[in-house]
Amino acid sequence: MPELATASLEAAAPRSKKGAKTRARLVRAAKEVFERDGFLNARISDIAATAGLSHGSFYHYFESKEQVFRELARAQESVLTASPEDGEGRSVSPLERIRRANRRYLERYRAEARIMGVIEQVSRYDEHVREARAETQKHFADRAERGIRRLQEEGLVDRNLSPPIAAMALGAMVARFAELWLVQGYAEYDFDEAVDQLTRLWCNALGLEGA
Amino acid sequence: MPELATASLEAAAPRSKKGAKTRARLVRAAKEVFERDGFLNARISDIAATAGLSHGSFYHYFESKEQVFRELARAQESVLTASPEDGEGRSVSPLERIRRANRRYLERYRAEARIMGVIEQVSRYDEHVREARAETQKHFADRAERGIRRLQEEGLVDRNLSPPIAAMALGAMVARFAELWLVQGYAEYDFDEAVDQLTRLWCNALGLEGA
Amino acid sequence: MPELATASLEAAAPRSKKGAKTRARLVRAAKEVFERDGFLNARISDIAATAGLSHGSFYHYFESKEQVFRELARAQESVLTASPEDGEGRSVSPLERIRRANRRYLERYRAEARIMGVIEQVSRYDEHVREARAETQKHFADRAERGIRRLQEEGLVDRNLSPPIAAMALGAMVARFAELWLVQGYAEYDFDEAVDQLTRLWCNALGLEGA
Amino acid sequence: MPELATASLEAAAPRSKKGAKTRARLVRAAKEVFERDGFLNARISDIAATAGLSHGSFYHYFESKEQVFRELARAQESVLTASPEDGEGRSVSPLERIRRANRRYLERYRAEARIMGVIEQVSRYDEHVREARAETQKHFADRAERGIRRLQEEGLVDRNLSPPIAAMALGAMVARFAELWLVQGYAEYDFDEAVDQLTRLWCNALGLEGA
DNA sequence: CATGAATGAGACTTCATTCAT
DNA sequence: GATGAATGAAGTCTCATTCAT
Repeated sequence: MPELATASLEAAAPRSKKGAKTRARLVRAAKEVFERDGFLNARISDIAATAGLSHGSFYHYFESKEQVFRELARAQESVLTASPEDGEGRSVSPLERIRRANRRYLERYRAEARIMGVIEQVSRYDEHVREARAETQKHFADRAERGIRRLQEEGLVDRNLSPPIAAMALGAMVARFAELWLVQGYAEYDFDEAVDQLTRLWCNALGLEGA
Repeated sequence: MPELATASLEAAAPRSKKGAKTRARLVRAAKEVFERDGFLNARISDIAATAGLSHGSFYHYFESKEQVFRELARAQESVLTASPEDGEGRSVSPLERIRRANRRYLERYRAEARIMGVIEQVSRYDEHVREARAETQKHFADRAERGIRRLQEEGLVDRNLSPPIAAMALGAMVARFAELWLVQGYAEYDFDEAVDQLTRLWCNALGLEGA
Repeated sequence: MPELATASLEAAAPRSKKGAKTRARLVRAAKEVFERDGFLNARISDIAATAGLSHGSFYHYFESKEQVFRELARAQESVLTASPEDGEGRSVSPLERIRRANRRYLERYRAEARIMGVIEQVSRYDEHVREARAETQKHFADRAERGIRRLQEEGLVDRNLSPPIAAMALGAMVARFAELWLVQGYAEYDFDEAVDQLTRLWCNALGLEGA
Repeated sequence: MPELATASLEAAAPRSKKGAKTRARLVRAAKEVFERDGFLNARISDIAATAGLSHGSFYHYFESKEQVFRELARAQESVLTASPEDGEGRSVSPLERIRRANRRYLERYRAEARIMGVIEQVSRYDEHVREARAETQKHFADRAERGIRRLQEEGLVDRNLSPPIAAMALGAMVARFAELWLVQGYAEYDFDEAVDQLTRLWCNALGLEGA
């Protein structure tokens, strides 16, 4: 999906190898500048200059600052939702699965905290970016929802919970916790403890037996 | 607290009655314009015009768009954290207290969803507004933290939870849930069910006995 | 009509006396710059500078180069179609009336040849200006048409002529003659002779008896 | 004459057959784009793309947008002034000759009204195109002038007319009539009637005996 | 207090044109 | 011959903010 969705929003793809390289350089430069200056203060000419190009060249590859940013944001969201490199151990307990998912999310979010902060920012006034952000939320919520349903059927989870609401709320918890902690510097936590506590809250919230 | 913090940031207070009225009119107009256009697209001249003033007059009362907005944001956050009008029933169960707090927050957030959305937006690039937003988060987290500690001491709550982390995470859950639902239109939920589910998750998460 | 039509297309009128003066200064400056540089090469900042203003000020009064130009063009067309200062002699022969109209048109066109040239230019790619130009053509054509009809009824003019076509064609003749001669420098003519010849052609064309 | 003038302004002629074809394709594409977008809005890359070329290739054949346009304009003017395909009947009356010339001009103008409109436009700010346009005017005026002189000598035409002025004015009449009618949509006329009326006016204007 | 005229920083964007491949 | 990447001049326009009246 990312590939397709992405393609449809991209500017005309470069037609030569050199062009492809330049374009990639621009995207990299854009990330750097956005991380440093935020979206609003980022100037197209800075991006171009950082990529070693004249500002006019930027417009060969992108129509606007918004457009590069959207591409960047989508790529970044894909990073968050990518499958784990190490194949998921087969027979892992629900608790363990939840812990790993939380850890992975927080690790990845932390590794890109800077740009994630900018994405959170832009998602509040750019429809496309908001959607990209919502996709990610939805990605995790959907997975969690399926898990909750299954566990409810197995009688391992509180049957009074609405799977969609619970899934969305718990996803929201982790997402906002990550932003407050890793972007906004609301407080300092030990990484492992944060993973541990969020996982414990999550499992408790579901009433997960034996957690 | 709001009063003090507010005072220190306000522009010279108007001296005459007429001035005070005009100032209030400007704040009201600002809210209207911000709700309609968002922070970035709002223009000072629109605010002034909406208040029935020339744009030059705006500067008698405020130094900048940021400043009015900050004042507005602080006022709005105060609304969220204000004590309940109906004095809290004395002997209310923890669960009931949690439910009421959640309901109150969501009700108030929903009533001002429009401007809350703008506040969420601005809080991502204006330090002052971010802090105001964080204050609110902290207000609820502190209260929750005290509650958790007390209940842990009473043995009614999971002792493995870190009170500050749990409090902050659960507050984050409700806050982000509210934004996704009421501002970003992520999904539609029945209001009472939402309150119910969030409360249930919250209590479960704490391992609140008998919830 | 000019007043109304004009008003509807103008930018917000200035609200103070000073503003009105400044606006007038801008229009005058615009005319000067357009005459010197043509429409395409005229720069807004030149106009503003010529009026002794910063370029930003231009935008208080006009939305664009097009807009000032339209106003200018309409004013100029009004000059062409204005009634004669000296009340038309009562009992003037048709021939004499035609001669006077032609002379007046050519005198006025010549006095403003420079800007008329720019109007001819712009009328080829700005709808509004084209219409203003067409209004003038129509103004004269309508008057001529009425004259032709009357004279046909009196048997003084060729009955085989279609009044609207003849009126429009003869008006076109004078208009284009003026542009070729006075703007484009197609050839040099003695002014009185030009008036005389055009009048003669016009009257002959109508088959005006005793001309 | 057109051939020579044209040659002197053309870019280096293509040397290979393929090149000649490509060049022709570009000219055709240019006409299409100019007709669609007007001169100012036409972009070289659109012209190249329409011709199935990269925009860089345009510069193998032409130096600028102006240059292609000039070539196009000259070609188009040649079409207007080309001799009639059907050899002129020998012994045709003056009236008949005038009628045929008018009809031919209007037919040809109408067939290419779109591009003629653009030529009228460009002739107001490109010296070369203005000259090309003037050539055409002159072509017809010269011919008319000779005719008038001859007829004056034969006593068939008003002796008070100045041949050059009359010729130029009548040519202007037809030319501007054509533009107003066929390009600017000033009014709708029946084609035959238009020819008839213009011819009648023309002949009357000259005082052509027996017309 | 109120007005609205004036300022000018600050970016954006377009595209004709060049040139290495 | 053809391609398309790269350049950069040139102007446009917006608005927050100041200030004389």
